[in-house]
Amino acid sequence: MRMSRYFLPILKETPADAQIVSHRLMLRSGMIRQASAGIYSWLPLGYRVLQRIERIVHEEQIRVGHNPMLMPTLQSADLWRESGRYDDYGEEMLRITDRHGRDMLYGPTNEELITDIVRSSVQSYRDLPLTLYHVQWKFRDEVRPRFGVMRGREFLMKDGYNFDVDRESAIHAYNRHMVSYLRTYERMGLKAIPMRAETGPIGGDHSHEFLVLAETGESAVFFDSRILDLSLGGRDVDTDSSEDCAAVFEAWTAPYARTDETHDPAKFEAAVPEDRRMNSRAIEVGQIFYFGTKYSEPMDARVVNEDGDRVFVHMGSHGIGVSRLAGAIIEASHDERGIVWPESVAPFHLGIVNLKQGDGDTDSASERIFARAGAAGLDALYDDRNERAGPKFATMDLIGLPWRITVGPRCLRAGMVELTCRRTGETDELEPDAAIERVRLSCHGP
RNA sequence: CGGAGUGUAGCUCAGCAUGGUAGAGCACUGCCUUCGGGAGGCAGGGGCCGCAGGUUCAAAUCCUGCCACUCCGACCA
Repeated sequence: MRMSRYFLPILKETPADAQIVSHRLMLRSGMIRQASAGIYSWLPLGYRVLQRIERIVHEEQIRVGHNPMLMPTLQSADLWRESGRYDDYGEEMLRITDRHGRDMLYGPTNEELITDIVRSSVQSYRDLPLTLYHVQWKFRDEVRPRFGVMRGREFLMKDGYNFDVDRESAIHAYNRHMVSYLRTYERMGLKAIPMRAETGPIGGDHSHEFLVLAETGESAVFFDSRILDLSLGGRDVDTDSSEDCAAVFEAWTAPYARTDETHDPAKFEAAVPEDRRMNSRAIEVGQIFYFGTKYSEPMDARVVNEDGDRVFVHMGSHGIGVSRLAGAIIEASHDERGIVWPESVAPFHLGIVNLKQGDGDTDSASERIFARAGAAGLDALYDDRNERAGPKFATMDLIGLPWRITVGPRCLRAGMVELTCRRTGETDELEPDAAIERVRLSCHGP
């Protein structure tokens, strides 16, 4: 993409309304624009990030055998009356009446809709276990939206639902989700800690939230520092094996880790030596639930089991805040100059800065690098504006692309360009093809 | 939902106490100089001063109502 043709409305000054760093940087870098309280437009740069996050979420869901689909944003109130939540959910649910006077709602979640789909299509335990999910916009009419996309009213969420014949199978689904979520967050460069959670309006008796440590987080968290040492890394977990998933669950839930909602100071002190007791703020980026037959009973979702009995299906639901993750990643990865994107979610892999736009040599060298980068499978943002060096560097730093290739007359005389790593600031002089190859290796591997 | 604020150019803000031709910086347009970390000069363009009433010869400014947005708290898969 050529910057001269890209819509990148960056701001030099910080908008007055933005309180936290991710909100400020998303506005300044032209990723988002507020449409109304808690509702945002995603501008081209932000949309790229959102799509890359969403794609990782999909890949990790599909990897463990879950079925992608898409449910509507608007739902009929009837299903919610059936489950009893139409009255229970409260003011957070945006209720709408259509032209025929029918009660509708903008979905805050999809347990009812998915249960309705499954109960009419699945009659036998032979069709289970089954996990369906989608990534769709949700609306929750928060009393007080704030912090940009971190607590918006309209937000993009991946929500998934598992259906199992009994509790044992559903617990496997629960543990499998924990494995899958841990890997999802790790791919985004985040250290997300599972913490025992309250179940809230979703209900159920078994739930963990995933929290990313950040000063500006809305939750207070208490944990054993040992949990920070855990990492899936390249470990190959067989997610079809309930033993393998349970082992991961055990490993990640053994160290004490709770939010202020479930924190038990006495237990904390008894279980964790003082030098490992940590407390911090954190951002919730996902949650998993097992809630048994909470929805299948009122909605009469049953299957015939091996013994020929009609039994209520056991269910769980699982969510990842896709749009919130864009903010959370920035909270976890930025410096005084701007965003520092992890390669996996960066809007472009690299930026190309032509320091002397209009000069035949730097223009042709920059164009050639831009073309080569594309051929190497890299998304590059080529700053071909007729600007001075200062604004060009400042823009690249602000939008936080992992790599920058600087093409200037000084180095070019020796046939070299500069390759700069956004995270470390390290700069090397290399031949153009070598610079591209290094970026390609870093982003795509050998 | 309680409490506190703010709405003036695309952005950040001044002007409002004491009513009298709507301002600055950045951004934008043109020309010139500059050219490896947010340059400088000159000349321009851009506003229903959130909306609606009221007071007044005269309202961005005073009064009333409404709307929007923000902050603190409560709330929050």
